Amino acid sequence: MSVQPSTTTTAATGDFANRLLDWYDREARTLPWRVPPGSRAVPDPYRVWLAEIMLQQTTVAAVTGYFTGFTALWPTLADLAAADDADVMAAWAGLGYYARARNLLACARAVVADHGGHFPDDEAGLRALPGIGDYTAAAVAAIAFGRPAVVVDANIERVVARHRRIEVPLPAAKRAIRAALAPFVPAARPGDFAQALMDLGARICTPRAPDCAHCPIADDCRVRGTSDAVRLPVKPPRKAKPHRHGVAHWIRSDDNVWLERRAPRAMLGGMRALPGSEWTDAPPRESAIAEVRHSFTHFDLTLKLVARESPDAAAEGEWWPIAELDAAGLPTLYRKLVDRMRESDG
DNA sequence: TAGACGTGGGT
DNA sequence: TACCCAAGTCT
Repeated sequence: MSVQPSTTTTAATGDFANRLLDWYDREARTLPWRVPPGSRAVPDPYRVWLAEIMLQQTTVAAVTGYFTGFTALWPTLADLAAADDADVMAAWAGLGYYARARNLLACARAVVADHGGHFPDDEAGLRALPGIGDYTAAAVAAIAFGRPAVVVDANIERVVARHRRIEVPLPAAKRAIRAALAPFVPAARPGDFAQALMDLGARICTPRAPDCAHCPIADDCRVRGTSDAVRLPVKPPRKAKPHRHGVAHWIRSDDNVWLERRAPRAMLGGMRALPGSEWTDAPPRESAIAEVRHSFTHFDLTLKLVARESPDAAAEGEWWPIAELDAAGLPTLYRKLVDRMRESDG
């Protein structure tokens, strides 16, 4: 036996990956976009990519129905690339972070135009596409193409920060987390390894109540069963959210209501919406026929609905049947207002 | 680099 | 209730 550190490191890292993969073989979640461990099926890069974009900052429960809907409407990358913007934005409505949907289309079209309709099969090529950052490039490279990429999402940050007891606060800790994880990535099953860590973070090494008793990598975990497990990773303090106010216009003609499309780079950009004022710090004086409160990531909003006779002369938009507003693809903020109107109108 | 960017569910 | 959290990316 060699006495070189690399030899012992290899044994230890191999054992770590094997314990994790054995657990994953038994406990993997069944998900619509996932090829089960042990399956002979080959992952479809389109489905892997689509799921990864949808899952950014979004729960599995929220994504599942949207993933099913998108793959039914657009079964292949070419189908999505050829879709109308309005249809894709409407199908995304309610999922949030709408820049993802705009970039989704831009990415699909770039792959068709610049890559012959096939995703690049390495991190660098993927990373250059719209909406694909460090995480998604690594995840698609590992899961769809079997590349030994170091995949680090919020689950994996938590698992590794605890397992190695990394005290550096996020996001600075990311570098140390990557460095700690890199030696453990197995060449044979890098995609399953990444998904195993994510499942572990979602089911065992959870933020508030880690279940160390059932953790497959607890043996060499530096915080196993201690209060440090709940304390880590260290996160920066949160800032207070401001409160803003706005007015939306309810412009009705017979059984239709006037909708406009929001500017591409604005909040809720590219989405159909009720027209209205800019959102400001001061509440409006107009008298409202309805009102909703909505909480965004970085501010809270009170939006008043005010009746108007007709759209602005220069406004571009469309009359939409009120009975069919569910199909308009409104962001949740506006869907709340619309629902309020339907309750009161009967 | 820090702030912008949605939404729903859990505690 | 209020806050935290979720398979991040872009500028």
